[in-house]
Amino acid sequence: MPPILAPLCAVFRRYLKSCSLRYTSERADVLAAVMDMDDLFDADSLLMSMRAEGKDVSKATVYRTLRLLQDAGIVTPFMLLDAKVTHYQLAYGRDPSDYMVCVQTGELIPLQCDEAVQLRERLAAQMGWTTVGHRFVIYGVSPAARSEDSRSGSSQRT
Amino acid sequence: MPPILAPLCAVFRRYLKSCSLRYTSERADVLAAVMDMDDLFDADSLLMSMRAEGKDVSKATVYRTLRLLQDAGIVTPFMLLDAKVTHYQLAYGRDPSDYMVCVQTGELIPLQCDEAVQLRERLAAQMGWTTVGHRFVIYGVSPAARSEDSRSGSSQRT
DNA sequence: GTCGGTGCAAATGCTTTGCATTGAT
DNA sequence: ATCAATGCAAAGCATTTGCACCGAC
Repeated sequence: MPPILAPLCAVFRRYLKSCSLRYTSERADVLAAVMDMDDLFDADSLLMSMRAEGKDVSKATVYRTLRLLQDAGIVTPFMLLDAKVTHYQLAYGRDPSDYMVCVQTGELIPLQCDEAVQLRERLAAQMGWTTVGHRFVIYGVSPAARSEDSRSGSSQRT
Repeated sequence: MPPILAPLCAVFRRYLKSCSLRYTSERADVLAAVMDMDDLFDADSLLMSMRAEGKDVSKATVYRTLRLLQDAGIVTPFMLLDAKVTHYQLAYGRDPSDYMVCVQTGELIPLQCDEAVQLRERLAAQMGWTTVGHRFVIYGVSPAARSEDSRSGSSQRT
């Protein structure tokens, strides 16, 4: 049920074709770079990693392609606490999609959580939906943050 | 275990005091307005609803207070597909925190999902965390979007 | 040959900040 | 009284867009 790391490239081409859009080398490069990113990334880090590989494209193209990938259901935006930029992640084909975030420190712990997948499939099926992914984020206070907290009553920010 | 719609105002005051910050009428107004918003909202709609109530504050204060509320764990940002602005929601004390989003149409369906709460509590306890909330978002394709899709092979936006 | 894509640079618009004034403690 | 908050207007800055040239189909 959890979709395999499918030929994303094929998925993308099919999507583009369905919209009569073109599959260009720039778009291929962006997709390849996305697949090489581990977990979360943003437009800027993506571009930097592309440049490191000698695949330079314009910032505008990165944004434009990222949007297409999002429309194609290949990546999804991910809300990071306090982030000023949009973060993305592969929509499926790779774990995790589940996180525990400390609201005090911003600490982010990836979770491996089959139950979330099961839950999502069950709920979706129940309503006749097809799923492409999910996100399960638990907000809380980590033990570390709590003890730190009792020591000094103050807050902090990156 | 799921935190009650506690005296959020008291929570806020306590938080402010702990940082030696002041509890002003503007901040009180913003908090009140936040509690009156149903579900998701953004800075701008919050301000407009405040103005409708005759509680005018500057945009800067809205943003500043929203950040404090976030630091205090009272609201959390919420990532909406394709949103250009930050959306917020009460971090706890009110349902739902679970959604199903159509990646084709943007359709957003709130879910009532106890299992998600149970799952979150179980996972958190397991790691010694205290939770303040969670977010469970299922990305998928709604039946409506799918049929629309097969009719016209095109994509759409907002 | 078409029509969409790309890069560049300029524009957009949410969000943040500096500063002088006002107000909570 | 003190020290932080507010409002205003001026940045900041990620993201989007217009346009002229290039390239996939």
